[in-house]
Amino acid sequence: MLAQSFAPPPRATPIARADNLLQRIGVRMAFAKDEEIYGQGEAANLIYLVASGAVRTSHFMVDGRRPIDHFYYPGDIFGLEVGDEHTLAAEALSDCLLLVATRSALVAEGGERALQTMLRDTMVRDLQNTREHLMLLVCKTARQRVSGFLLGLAERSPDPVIELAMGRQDMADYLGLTIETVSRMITDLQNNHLVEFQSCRQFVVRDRKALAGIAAC
Amino acid sequence: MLAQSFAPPPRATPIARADNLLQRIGVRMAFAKDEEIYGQGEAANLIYLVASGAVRTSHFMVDGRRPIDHFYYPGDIFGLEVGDEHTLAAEALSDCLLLVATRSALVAEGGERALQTMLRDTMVRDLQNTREHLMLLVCKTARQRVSGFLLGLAERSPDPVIELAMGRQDMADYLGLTIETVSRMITDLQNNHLVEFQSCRQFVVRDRKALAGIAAC
DNA sequence: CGATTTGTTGAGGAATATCAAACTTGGTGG
DNA sequence: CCACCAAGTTTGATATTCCTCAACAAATCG
Repeated sequence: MLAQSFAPPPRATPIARADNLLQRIGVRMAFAKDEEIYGQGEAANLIYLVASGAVRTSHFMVDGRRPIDHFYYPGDIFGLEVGDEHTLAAEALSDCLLLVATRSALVAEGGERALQTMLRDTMVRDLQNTREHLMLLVCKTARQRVSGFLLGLAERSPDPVIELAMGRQDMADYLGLTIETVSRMITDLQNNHLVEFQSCRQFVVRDRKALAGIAAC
Repeated sequence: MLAQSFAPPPRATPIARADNLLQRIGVRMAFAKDEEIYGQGEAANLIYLVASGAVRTSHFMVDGRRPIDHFYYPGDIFGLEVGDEHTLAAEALSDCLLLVATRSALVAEGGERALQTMLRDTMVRDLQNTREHLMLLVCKTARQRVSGFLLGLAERSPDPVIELAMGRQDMADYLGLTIETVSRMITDLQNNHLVEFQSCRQFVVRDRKALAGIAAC
């Protein structure tokens, strides 16, 4: 069963990912839900590939808030930093299985060039993600943010029934909203028959067009 | 007089910038206020160094809004994209003078290596900027955003009297606020004697500590 | 099954946007 | 130098959105 998780990721990303290497030489590591994978300020030696489950990266702030930078799903690579320190913390969103390798192992196996390429691709993707995230926050209402978020999940899911990897609090932290507002928007979208939640972690898109219409910036 | 503009930038950035090369081989180009330097979707062949004046990069959106991604000041390099197309537009914030070079010219003069380094450093800086900007938008109030913005300018200015390179609308677009709100916050900060505006484009920080206290996330 | 966490709903309030008007500033020409 | 004009900025009144606090419901876990 677990072996299946190591198969190519179910979603396509525009950027070529040199993750075959990681697939080959990575060491399996399991993390329990909410377990810390690495902390803010820790040395950044390892490279991670999500095999199963999901991961969030976030900033911890003095006032207790914890804005989420990004969610990583199976097939995604994370943990590569430009400096030698992690600027964000990473935690398991759910129980998850990661493939882990050290930078030196990657160099030993694939050469300096492979590492550079991987680093570059990861950084490019991070920049794109962050810019997209920024746009979402600058110029969207709560309804637009939630719609866009759900639509994004739907687009990368092969299955019509979509599993939410995260709870309302994580969504709220990512979208820059409170859990109450997220909840209200979801209820609202349901009342208008744009989406339908089977349970609070499972939903189906009912009217993709209308949803996209709302989400558009 | 102009020659002075080509001197090292007045502000320090944490990232080493391979801009000597650009200083040497760059071609001077002047742009008038609000002139487009490049547009969204255009081919990204050129690398720009701000010699004097300032530049904004922004997304143009269907509804007429134009969230600003970043402001570039003398000494800053911009225009390097990871793909071969500009994802943002760049415009002159004020009359400005740029040093411009093609990628191929940089390779010819400094080698592939130099270009790679420059590209990497620029991307790293962009990523940091974007993350910072993101944090500003996720978790700050209008007062905090404006305070942080003014403080940021103050920190990189050698002069106690700080020139605002942009008008209220540009500030608002960058901070994710309306011009009215920006204006009100500035008035408010003045009433509390944290800053003092000589004119609407010139200010002095009166109580740096208090300003930093407000700006802190 | 009870206990605990997580999610939903409601009422009220705070922050920011919107719309409209007045005021400043900077430039231009008399 | 001053009057005038246009653009940019500030201020005020009102509307809207989202947050806060509180109660309740549902799901999860031992």
